[in-house]
Amino acid sequence: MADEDGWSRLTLAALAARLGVRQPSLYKHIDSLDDLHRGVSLVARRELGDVIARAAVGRAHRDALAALCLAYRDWVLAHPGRYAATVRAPAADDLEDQQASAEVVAVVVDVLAGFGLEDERAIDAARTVRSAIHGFVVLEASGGFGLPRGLDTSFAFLVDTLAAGLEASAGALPAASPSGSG
Amino acid sequence: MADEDGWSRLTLAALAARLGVRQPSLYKHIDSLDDLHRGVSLVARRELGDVIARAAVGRAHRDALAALCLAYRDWVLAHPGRYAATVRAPAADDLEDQQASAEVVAVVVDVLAGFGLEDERAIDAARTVRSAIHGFVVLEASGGFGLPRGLDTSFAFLVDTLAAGLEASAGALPAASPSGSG
DNA sequence: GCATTTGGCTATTGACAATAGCCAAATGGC
DNA sequence: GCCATTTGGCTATTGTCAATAGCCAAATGC
Repeated sequence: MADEDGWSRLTLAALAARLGVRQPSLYKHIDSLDDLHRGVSLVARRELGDVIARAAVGRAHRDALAALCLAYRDWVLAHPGRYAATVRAPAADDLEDQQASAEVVAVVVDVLAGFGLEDERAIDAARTVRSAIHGFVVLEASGGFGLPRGLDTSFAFLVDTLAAGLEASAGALPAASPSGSG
Repeated sequence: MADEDGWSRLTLAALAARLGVRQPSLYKHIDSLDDLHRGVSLVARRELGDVIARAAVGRAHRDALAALCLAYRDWVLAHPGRYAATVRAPAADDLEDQQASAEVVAVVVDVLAGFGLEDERAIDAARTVRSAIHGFVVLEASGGFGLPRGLDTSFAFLVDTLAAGLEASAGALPAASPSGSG
């Protein structure tokens, strides 16, 4: 329903109507609207984590990064309402939701290990990758880019730029990088 | 008020209370809540555009890009509510808001000219830069990054990665390459 | 000096989340 | 098989908020 009608139109009244039930009856199954939101975001985070993890299986370096990015965007385009649910951060006391969120990050970190980025640099890099993908799909989903023309190409450019930048960052750093790429 | 209390708490009831006025009285000055939102976003877009344009004055290449990125993030951190207002895309028939939005993009495009990126590549690059910055500040503002620790460093990494990636993209491409990728 | 504009007001409606309290059917131990 | 409990509906009601209708007083301006 979030995907079909939009995340913001997922109201208890509308949900009850769709289920053929009166609105207060929903409270026998959920605690509040926030609880419903939380449930959807939890499911969505897990789905997204699975999708990008699977996309990167058997791949490495730029290939893995590209596969992850494309899978991420494809999933968002297919499930805009679910993705909108993942935007709100998990509550501070919600360990289950926090873990689902952390798993998505963990997949990114694993892929970045192939670039020779580790520890603090890996965190910086993971945040960079996440920011870039997230920013793109949010802008795309909200119509923030003027014309929808050429978005596939632009996203491919973003992925290439990201990969090239990460290789440069990984190579340029002293630390223990054995300057992989030629 | 958006910055102090949060964009979503900018309700007509709360605004009227703050102004010492009854809620319906506001309709003598605005058409609707959406109209109020639109007004705030318009002001915010113009402020942001001015800030990043000024930051890049007298700079070029990576220096200009870095200054733009830092100014962008600083402004968002100082005005979270106003920035939230800019997230919603301008209405299709709202030329004034569209232009304010386009000016922000134009500043980015101008900076990217210094990287040798032009035409379609400049559009791709502008979208990439915008996505990365936007994604980072949105995640930062919403608490999407686990711990707030090291965010300055991570953002600096993002900017460096972006700059390095853009240089590679600009250098690797012979102007009119047909979707070369890599 | 009077007509118009401006900017407030009360009263009311309709959407929505949420709570209280009622009731019937399914469930499960004895 | 009987009865207590649980499950999952329901109506009625409250409070918040956006929005509209219609009223009125003070400021404005020819």
